[in-house]
Amino acid sequence: MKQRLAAIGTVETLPHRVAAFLSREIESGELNTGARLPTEQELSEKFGVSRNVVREAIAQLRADGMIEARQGIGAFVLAPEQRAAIRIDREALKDTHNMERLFELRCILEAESASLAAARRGQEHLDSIKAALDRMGGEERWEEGSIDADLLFHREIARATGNSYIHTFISFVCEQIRQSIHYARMTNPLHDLVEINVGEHVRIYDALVAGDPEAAEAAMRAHIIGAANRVGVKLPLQKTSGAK
Amino acid sequence: MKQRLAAIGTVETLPHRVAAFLSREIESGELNTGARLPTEQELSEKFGVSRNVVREAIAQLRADGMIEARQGIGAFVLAPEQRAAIRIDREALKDTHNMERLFELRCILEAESASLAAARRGQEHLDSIKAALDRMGGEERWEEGSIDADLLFHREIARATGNSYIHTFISFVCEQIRQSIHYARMTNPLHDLVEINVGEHVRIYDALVAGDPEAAEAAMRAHIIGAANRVGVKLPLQKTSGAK
DNA sequence: GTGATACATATCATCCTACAACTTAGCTCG
DNA sequence: CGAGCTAAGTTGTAGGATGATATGTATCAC
Repeated sequence: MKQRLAAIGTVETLPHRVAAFLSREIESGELNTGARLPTEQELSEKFGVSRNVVREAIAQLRADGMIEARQGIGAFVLAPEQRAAIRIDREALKDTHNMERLFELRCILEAESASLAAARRGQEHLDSIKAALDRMGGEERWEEGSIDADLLFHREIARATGNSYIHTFISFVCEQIRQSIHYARMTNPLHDLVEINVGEHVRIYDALVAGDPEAAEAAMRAHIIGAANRVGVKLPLQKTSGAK
Repeated sequence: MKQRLAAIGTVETLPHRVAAFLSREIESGELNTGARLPTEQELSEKFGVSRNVVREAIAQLRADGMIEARQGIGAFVLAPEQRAAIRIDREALKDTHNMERLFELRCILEAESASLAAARRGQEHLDSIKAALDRMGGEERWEEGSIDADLLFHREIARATGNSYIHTFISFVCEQIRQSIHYARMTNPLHDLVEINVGEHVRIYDALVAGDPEAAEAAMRAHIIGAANRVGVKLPLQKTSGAK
């Protein structure tokens, strides 16, 4: 299980809390684009923390391109388009509606990923994907290890596209979903559902081996819709691209 | 033009430089997953800056999920899958190969975005999209204003999907591309190219009005491939989904 | 009265020191 | 030999001091 528990149990540090507060205030629109933040001193008084803590919080927001600090003047909220990073609010994912949307995005990325991978994969890629598949099926029940293998399977497919950005984006989205589900304890499906899940993966793998992009895309689409259903998320009807 | 120049001309602050250095050391693999970073004091001596500056740098990396700091022990490099944010290295985009890949990702996202938007758009969405289109065509030459309108056009389409994550991801990718191109001064295409560009947008808009997902997707795909070509990036052949 | 210069103020940037909280390893003592 | 304690190392937080930069104000020359 490695050190993952340590990561989950991370204490909320003061700068993190301050950053989260400001970030939410910006997202919610209480601080509009162009608005000036309170001075560091005011913030440190307001939150009852040292100016050092406030600065660390602001450093985070600045790195994300949410605000811009100008010496001698103050800090200002930047336009949403200027963000230098994508970040997903874990809280928001507790709303099933949002989880649904995230699954939809994942479906888009992974469907095309499977399609491209089918066209571009080499033997080494197939080997890595197969290895993940075996690890997944090797487990008796659906546990931490199986989930790791599951995600690895999807990441390896993304890697087979030869496009590192696709890999990065898919890894990110999958991980967000995984952690949210883990947190909500939606996991641990019944045994027969596990077999269905593995079966769906096998179908994707077969299409990759055959080098058939359309089949791979269809199989991936079906799998993700199925995976969403299994954790209680009903995906809206996608394009009927599978049906002729 | 607003305040954008200020954002571009942002000075490189010390914490930013330290963070960039450490970040690069992690990406390059010099600091592997699980490795322990030097202590804050060692870092502050190494870079010749105060411990405060080092802490701000570490705060950024921590917020991104690149490292995990544990009181009393030290800071450790986390696995790439655990990243809490997506960030794109602007430097890497100077390599045409990477730009190509980013365009490919954009194509995937936007094609599906157009398809979904065609199926789900309301009148208000069409109005916003049309407004952006008019602003784009209104300009004589292809300047800052036209580019803004261009991006807005794509963002509004993404908004019409009703999926905020799709909107976020597309906005982000487009902005990264825009800024890289702006930086490389690849812009300012010839006049006839401008007309081609606007024409492509009109075709997308018409498909959205008609509520035809397949046509919208095809038009968007053609447009992005064209846009890439116009800045000197040749996209690899995508799926031939348009051609039956 | 008007314009330019110098000054005072506000704010962020950086540095410094000190202490608290936490972890580990080693040592003491029963 | 083992349990508990101590000491050292590291990150977390606090608070103040100084430098750099932008802005507004007052002063002074004309």
